[in-house]
Amino acid sequence: MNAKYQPEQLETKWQAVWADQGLYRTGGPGERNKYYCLVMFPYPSGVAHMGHVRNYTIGDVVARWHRMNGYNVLHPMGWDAFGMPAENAAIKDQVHPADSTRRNIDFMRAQFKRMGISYDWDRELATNHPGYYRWTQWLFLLLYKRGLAYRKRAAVNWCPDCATVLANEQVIDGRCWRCETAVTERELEQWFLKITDYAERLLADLSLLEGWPERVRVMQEHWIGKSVGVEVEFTLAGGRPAPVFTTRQDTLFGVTYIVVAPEHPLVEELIAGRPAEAAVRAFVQRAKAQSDLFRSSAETEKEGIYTGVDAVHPLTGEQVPIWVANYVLMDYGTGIVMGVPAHDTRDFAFARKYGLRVRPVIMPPGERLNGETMAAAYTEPGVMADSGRYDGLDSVQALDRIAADVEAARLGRRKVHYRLRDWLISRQRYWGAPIPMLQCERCGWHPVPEDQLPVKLVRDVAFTAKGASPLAQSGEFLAAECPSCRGKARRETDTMDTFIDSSWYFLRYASPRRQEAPFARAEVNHWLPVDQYIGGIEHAVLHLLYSRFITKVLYDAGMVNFTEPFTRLLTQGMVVMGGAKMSKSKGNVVSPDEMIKRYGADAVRLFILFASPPERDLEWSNQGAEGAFRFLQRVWRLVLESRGLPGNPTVGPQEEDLMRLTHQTIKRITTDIRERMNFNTAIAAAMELVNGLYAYKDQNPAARQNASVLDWSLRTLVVLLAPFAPHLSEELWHRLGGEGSVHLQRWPQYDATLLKAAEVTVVVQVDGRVRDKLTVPAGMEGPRLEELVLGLPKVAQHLDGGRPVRVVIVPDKLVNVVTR
RNA sequence: GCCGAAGUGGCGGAACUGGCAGACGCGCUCGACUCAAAAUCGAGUUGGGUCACCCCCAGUGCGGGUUCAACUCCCGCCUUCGGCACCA
Repeated sequence: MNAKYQPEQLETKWQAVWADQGLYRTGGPGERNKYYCLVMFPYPSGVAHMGHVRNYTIGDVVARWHRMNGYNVLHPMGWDAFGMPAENAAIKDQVHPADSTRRNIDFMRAQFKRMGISYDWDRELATNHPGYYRWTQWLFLLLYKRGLAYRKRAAVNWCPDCATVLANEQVIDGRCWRCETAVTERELEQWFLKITDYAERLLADLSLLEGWPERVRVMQEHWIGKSVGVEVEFTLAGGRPAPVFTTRQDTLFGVTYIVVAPEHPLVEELIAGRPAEAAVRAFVQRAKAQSDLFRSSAETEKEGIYTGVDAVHPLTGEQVPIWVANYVLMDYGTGIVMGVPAHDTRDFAFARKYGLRVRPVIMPPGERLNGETMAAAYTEPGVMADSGRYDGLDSVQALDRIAADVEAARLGRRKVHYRLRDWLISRQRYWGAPIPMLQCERCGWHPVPEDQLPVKLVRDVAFTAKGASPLAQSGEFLAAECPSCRGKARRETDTMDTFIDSSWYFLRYASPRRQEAPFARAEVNHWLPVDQYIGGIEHAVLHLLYSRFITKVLYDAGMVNFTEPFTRLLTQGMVVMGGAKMSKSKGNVVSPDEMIKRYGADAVRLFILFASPPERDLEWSNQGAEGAFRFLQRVWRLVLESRGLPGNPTVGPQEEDLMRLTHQTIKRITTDIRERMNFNTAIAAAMELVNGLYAYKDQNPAARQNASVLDWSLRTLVVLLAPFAPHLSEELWHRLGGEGSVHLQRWPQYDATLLKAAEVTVVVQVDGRVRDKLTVPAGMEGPRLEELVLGLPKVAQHLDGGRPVRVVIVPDKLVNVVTR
């Protein structure tokens, strides 16, 4: 009768039943409170790894818990299916990306089903599906119409291995985010999205994201990199302006030179026909030859050369020399920087190297700096000196005054700069959504008319060449008619960065089969924003920034009524083994399929949740998984051995203890999930309840056990375990005679009045050291408790005849007798 | 260099608002059951003081401090990890 716990059989059975019943299908809008739980969708690489298991299990617990708490839950799954690996495989093995992608998706979908994740599979989507990427293209056209997509010739990041350009966010330490090849620079004409137009809002709205980890918010803040300052106009002999940008206008009087970026067009103007011409030109050539990575490293030696020309300081009228130097960036500020050696570390090093004057104008409190003898720049605030009418002013206060004066005198203007750059989205690759633009031989670039979308990928292309998209060789794809003059036109052959595909997919889930629009307005406004988003920290400034940008654009276009897509964000840690990320090269990869086969999905899920809180890295352990399996087996035996006992209706102290423990467990698991997402401690609490139940059984012969209390506690246990171990819970629920699915049960509620015992154990300390324990009725008054404690032999012993100076009492918890 | 997080038994981790440090689990040791093994069950498991017992001392990266009481708060360091890094 009490068959063995055999997870494989049991799990397969229930997965089929759930699918048949459509148990996890999303309810219609308007019925009950909505809850949108989303985990970042995967790239269909071919096989799920432990990181996926962890990710999607965490999401599943959140989704299941909310369902049981009465929410109408949207918990969808899809595939970020465009991308390089499929195309690389095509080149290597001549499998078409469409085919390998379909195969991979089928395989991984089956894996996720085996994990028992409660997805609404009816809403599945894949970004490579024409029904999806049609709307990705539509989104591009929307951006284009709103002036947010433009074509520009610029020096761009090029990955030689991927043979394509990359966005700034996709270059990590000068290397490609995907293949880690060193990125080089190329001058190309490409499509960009004007994310910089949204810099201020992307920054300001970070403060709305209280449900995001501080870490991610700070990373985005740094990435956007706002600087508030002043653009001040220095002038050349002929009156030509040379504006500089500074955030330290309080140091303007300390300027002893200005520096121009080597790429700056002004350089040529300055040196033409002058003695320094040849030398400066040689210097510029050398600087340009240095790699971007090298140039932009703080460690690179600062080098420069004097142009032989001077500029006039707008406030002092002084002549200052103009230099060219490798540390000045062309694409930030004005490409010209003022040099204040006394108050900037870089300028100081530069000035000392080339013998430029150092002129301190901000003095530390009670000190007087000397430009000749200073050993380092003084970069802190202080008192202004040698600064004309600003002398004696606090340098922080001077910032605003100088800015105002500069504006009033028309010598410059306040200015805000951001480090954020526009988003380069062209990719010279096949396996992506084609950019829906075409170029007419006569009248230039045009968007593809919306009714001609999608611009479909041509299937029959040759995957051989590197450096150009296979689409560029396809006559069938290239040929188009100009929508304006009906002349011959050529399609854009670049595809879009796949991060565009993923910058709006969370909207599509609201109405994934919609034919007429990317999403239905009512549905998208009902379901969004996502209540809980879960994913890796690696997307802190990639996907998470892009998605915020696109959401704001759609808001401005009146298509959605929210400005932020993700209310709460959980960044889960990696699954590691031996402290290192699992990877084939390290040989420490553990296959989820194998583990599920060995221990069952429930045990794997349970271990992965139990081993570590979700934000931390998790050390995989086969023995740990086995431990989880053992626990489930213990639950299995406990329930089956306890069914149908004759029972005894008496409720004595043992029954009261069991009931209290059960209520305490409900409370602990509920708050651990709801408030802290600490599933590890939630599971620990469930284990303690199981231990308590075994203790109750072992201490009472079967005939003495109270069947109804026991049954109630067991049912509660099974329901509490449902989000973590959905298959086992379902089976046991039915074996206990439960009606309907355990996953449709209302989450147990605890009775606060039953949480406390009638008696409590109070810790007794003498001078802060534990000396004894005392069991007293709960809520005992201070004086009475003090009397009891002082009467304890151990207390007397440690008092050693001395008198207590003070007695500290924490009711129901602790008494500390203080002697000094 | 700047910013952020973390440092607790052999291991993963717990201690939520300052109140019994080490919950829960893994591993290990011993025992029961067994012809034996596996499984299961029970006991123990921070270090030390001659660990039979009681008892005592020390102990949450290091050094100080506040407090009746500190893993928790404050000051100063060390280490590890992550992010940014010539942004004027």
